[in-house]
This record gives sequence, structure tokens and C-alpha cells, in this order.
Amino acid sequence: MGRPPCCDKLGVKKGPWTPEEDIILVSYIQEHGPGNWRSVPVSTGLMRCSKSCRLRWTNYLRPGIKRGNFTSHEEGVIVHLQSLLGNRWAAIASYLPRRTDNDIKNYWNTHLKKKLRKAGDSFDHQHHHDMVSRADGYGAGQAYMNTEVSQLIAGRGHSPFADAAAEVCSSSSYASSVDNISKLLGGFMKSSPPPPPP
DNA sequence: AAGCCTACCAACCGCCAGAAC
DNA sequence: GGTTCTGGCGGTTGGTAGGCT
Repeated sequence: MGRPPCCDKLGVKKGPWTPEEDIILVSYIQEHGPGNWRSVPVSTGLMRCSKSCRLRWTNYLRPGIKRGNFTSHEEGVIVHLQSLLGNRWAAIASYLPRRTDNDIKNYWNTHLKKKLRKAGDSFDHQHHHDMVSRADGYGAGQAYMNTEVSQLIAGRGHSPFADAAAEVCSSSSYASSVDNISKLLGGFMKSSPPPPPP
């Protein structure tokens, strides 16, 4: 026998999270820290699968997340990294610390893919890199991006781009229910430090 | 004003690697 | 060493808001 099962499949709630559930989850993580997701539904009484709790936290409730309003710099990074790494959204997200893989994936599927398809004759993963290089609007600054992203990938070291990105991230604001939850929690989000760089 | 269409995004599903027993 | 579970990831879907006719 291995470990005990993660959670009872019966009685697991699905669908959108309510503000109450968010508060319960954030309060629990504030107290115990993220991790050991199996214990979250058990300890909090949330009728949610541990997976669902983890997803909700990482994609939505985690402090320091920036959502929406992708800058042209961020777009460039995503486009270039996608051409280099493929659809490895978690890896791409690691270079944009305040963005979640889900957010990047959504942005790619809804915005960038369309833009690139528009720019090129067809969207083909096999020839994506060539196409990205050709694409109008994304060709500009591509050489710069090549250098910067290569540096980031090689050593993830300090770079002017990283500074610029950090500045953009820190200065931007977003409107979402996260703010409301933050207010409800009495500034927990503000007091929590942003996640460390990868 | 009503119905239809499109775009967006939160959340689910299924798979995999590694960890726990 | 084998079995089972957890955590993480990428793909996909369903709900809904906004725009268009």
C-alpha cells in the first residue's frame, strides 16, 4: 500500500470559488504557509479538492500576482520564450515572476497566438521561430530580446531588462477581485513579500 | 430591445515524475 | 521493489461580458 488517498471524490465542490472560500483558503495559508495541499481541505473544511486549492492559490490568491495588462516587454518575452521553449508555460512564467503560467497560457491563446497568426501566413510550431522573426510588430526589438532573454536563460542574472520588467511590474496595478479579498483580509496581501525571483 | 457572436479567463481534466509507504 | 498518492504541468472547456446586427 502507498499513501492514503488525496481527497474523497464524493462531495467535492466544483465551479467558481466564492469570496468566503477564498478567505478561508488565504487565512489557512497565511497561518500554515503554502504546501501540504492535502491537509488544506481537511483542516479548513473546504469542500474542495487539494488540487483545486493549490490552483486557486497559485493562479489567483497568491500575493504579488500581476494580472492583465501585459506590457509590450512582457509580450516580447513570452513570444520569444515560447519560440525557444515551446508551450512550457511554467518555465516561461518563471521568467515573469509576477505572472502565473495559467495567465500566460491564456494570454498566449487569446492574444499572442492570434497576433502572430495575423502577422505570419500560418501558425506552425515547427516553424514558429522563423515566423516570429519575420512578424511585423514583433520583429522590432527582437535582437534586443534575443540577447536579454538568452542572458536570462543562461544565467538568470541581472540585466537591464529585468530591472525594467521589475519596474513595470511594481508600478502596474490591476483590477480584480484579488483586491477585494486583500481588503477583506485586512492587508495580508500588502504585508506579504512578493515571491522571490526564480 | 433582443438575439447572436466573439473574446476572455477561471477552473477542470488527465497525464507524468517523484515521493511516500 | 512495487504500488499508490501528491504536486505540478499543459490542454481544454464552460460561463459570461461585451460588441455587433
